[in-house]
Amino acid sequence: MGVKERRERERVETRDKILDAARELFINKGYDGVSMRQVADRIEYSATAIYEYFDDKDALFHELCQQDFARLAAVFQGRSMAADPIERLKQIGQTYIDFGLNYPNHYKLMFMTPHPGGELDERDREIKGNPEVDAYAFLKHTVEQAIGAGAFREEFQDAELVSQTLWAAVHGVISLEIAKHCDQWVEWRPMEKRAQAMLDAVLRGMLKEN
Amino acid sequence: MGVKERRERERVETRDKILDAARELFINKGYDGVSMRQVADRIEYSATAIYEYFDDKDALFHELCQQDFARLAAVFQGRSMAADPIERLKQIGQTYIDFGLNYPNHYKLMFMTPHPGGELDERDREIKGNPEVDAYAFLKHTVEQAIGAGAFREEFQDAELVSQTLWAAVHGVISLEIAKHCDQWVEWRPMEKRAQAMLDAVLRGMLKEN
DNA sequence: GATGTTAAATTAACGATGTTAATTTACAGA
DNA sequence: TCTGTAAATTAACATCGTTAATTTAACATC
Repeated sequence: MGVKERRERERVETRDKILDAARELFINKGYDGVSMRQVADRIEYSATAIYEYFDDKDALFHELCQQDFARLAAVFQGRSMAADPIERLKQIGQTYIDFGLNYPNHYKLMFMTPHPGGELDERDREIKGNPEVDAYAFLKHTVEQAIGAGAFREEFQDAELVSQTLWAAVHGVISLEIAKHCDQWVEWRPMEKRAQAMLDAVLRGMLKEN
Repeated sequence: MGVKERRERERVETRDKILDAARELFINKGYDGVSMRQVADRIEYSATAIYEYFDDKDALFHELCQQDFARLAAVFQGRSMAADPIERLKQIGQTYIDFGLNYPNHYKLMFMTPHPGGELDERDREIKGNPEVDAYAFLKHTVEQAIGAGAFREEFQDAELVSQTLWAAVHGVISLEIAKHCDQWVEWRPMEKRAQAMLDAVLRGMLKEN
């Protein structure tokens, strides 16, 4: 009766091989720079074999994205965070920026590529809102603590709005860097300076003066 | 001898027809959603005819982008701006956000699609830095006035860095909206609130307290 | 008016893409 | 040994960006 189990195990193995090969290619060449045939070549399968495991290229890509979101959450979880919520917000911002710069193609796929954005399935609904596996929830959780400690001005008491603004701020720096950093039109200041200036400005603008 | 002129005129006309058709298609379906054959069909030419006018798909796209940048600059130029530089910065931010929301696909092509980013030609170099036709220069010009008026804190005296930070802030709001607004993962606050919160926060964070 | 020149446009084709359908291979159970 | 089933392959289709060769059409020159 162990045959079914072995088959299932093998299936998962080749599925993972597909995912690993696809990841490395996507990271280096972006979504449109990678073909199903290239992915298949790398694991010495035929291109159509992939369709045994994924509906189409989009589904393969989507699965990788989900894994990457989990990875981002893991990065937050793995880094020791300060006790002071404000300090922790700075750390979160810096960690997020590091992630974007270290994995620009992941980042592009995750946050800069418009998605169809369908309903979330049951596994999604399990993850959503859990700070340990949902990076946005982790941010919001810290914002709630900071608001609870009375750190923010009275206009900024909505944790959801504050989280979305903080997210948008660091996202603006990263995504502009990714999309435009070789653009000769603007004389870009160094990335670290831009990141620091953004974090300083947006946080100070929201916090009560001290 | 008027034959050369008429030929040139006709050439410009069909070139414009190509550009118009390509724009409408690109706006509605994005870069990869449009093929040269579709563009050609729409103006009842063969696909290869386009190559008589543009080197390749990238060049066609690039020309459209340049036109859109000019349009953005014209939007700034057309709107009457307040005398107070700080007030004007708010208006610039709001105008930029309106542009992004009104022309999301233009915006996507201009600011969210990584470009090869080659050298700038002589026409580019003519435009760059002129506030009347270069939107970034217009922003920087206003920032310089605000800094000159002593409105910014001592950490924010670099007009280039301040401009890039302000730009990244509003860009973060818009691009997140475009890429993620149908994402069920986050319970988005209304766009206007997010835009206002960002503008308030980042500006207050840079200005001297009052 | 016939001829040659030139630009503009077309047709045909190449290699590559995502994907589907039909077919083969491998192997477990009877 | 035969059968059924899952996994993988081959062949094919339509479409893509792009190039090369060819035709069309309008002009200039004789």
